Amino acid sequence: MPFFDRFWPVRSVAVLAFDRVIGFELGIPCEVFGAAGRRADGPEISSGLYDVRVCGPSHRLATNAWGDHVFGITPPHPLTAAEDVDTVVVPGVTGYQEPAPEPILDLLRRAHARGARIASVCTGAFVLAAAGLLDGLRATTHWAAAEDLARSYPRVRVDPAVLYVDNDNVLTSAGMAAGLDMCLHIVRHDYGATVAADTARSIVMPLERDGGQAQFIAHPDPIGADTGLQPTLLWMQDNVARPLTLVDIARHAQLSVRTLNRRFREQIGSTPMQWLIRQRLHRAQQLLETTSMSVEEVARRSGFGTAIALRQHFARHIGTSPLAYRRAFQTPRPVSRTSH
DNA sequence: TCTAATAACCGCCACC
DNA sequence: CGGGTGGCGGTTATTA
Repeated sequence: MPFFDRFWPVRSVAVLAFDRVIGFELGIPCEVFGAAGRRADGPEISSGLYDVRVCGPSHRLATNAWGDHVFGITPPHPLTAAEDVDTVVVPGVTGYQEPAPEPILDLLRRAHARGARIASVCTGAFVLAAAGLLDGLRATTHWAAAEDLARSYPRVRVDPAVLYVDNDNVLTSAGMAAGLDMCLHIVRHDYGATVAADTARSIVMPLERDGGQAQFIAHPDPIGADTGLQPTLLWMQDNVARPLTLVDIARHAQLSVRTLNRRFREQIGSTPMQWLIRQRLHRAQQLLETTSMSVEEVARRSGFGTAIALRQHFARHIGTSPLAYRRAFQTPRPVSRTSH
């Protein structure tokens, strides 16, 4: 994996289009990857960090999530244009019980075999599963389809509570808008937290809606169901640098520790400390990219306390070391962001 | 890398 | 009753 490339080469993404593709989800990777590295407020439109190609046979029918044919699409690239890309994205399809076209499955298998990253949105996970790419892996899909996925593909560990699952080279995301979160996550992996934050701002998205679709499953009537954790989450984000304990958080939320844990599980799909560690990692990434602080100092300011703890969590969640991360993302400016 | 101490997590269940 | 709460204690994860 070219994770350590210093000069931020343009990466290529193929978005597959076939019949009954959900139009909205087809557009998600086009917009997110299309926005990366570009300045929405600049005098001219610069070129982006991704070369995004919509690939597929011509004259496909796009649907909304309910299967209504909403418009026709003519992909500008044939499927063969996906042969050499770094990343292949499979949007959701309606009527996912029907088998995906064999050429698509074949394309995915070969792309995966040559080391490309494969990502799905929503029911696109069924296509990945049909290609055998999810065997033995954790994966997610739209919560309403999760049971079907688990039943149809017993070898896939389906987690209906999260927004997306990252298995390094195979990613799946939950329904519809969760594709935005996954694509931003990929941008962060490829180009760092700062570029990802710029991208999120550009498309008017929060950088990370933490936690999962659990919050969307459990509360069909949000009026009566006061989630109430939001202020606590914000408070935690503001206080990541402090050594917070469960007792501290529970006190702020005015809940018992037991109920706090329960609410996080139900509404966020995570635990308080796991969520906090995520926030701390984001802070650390930001500091590593935008400052030249020592790792010890970064650790202190991101709430890990010691460089040892920071390195541990970095290795586990980011897959590299703080200094290697900085080497990859700090110094160089994106090649496409030319000043004039 | 190992190890001990500490904290977090979560099933269980009595209790609003 | 039905639904939520929170203390207890054992297991798991994190820290020193």
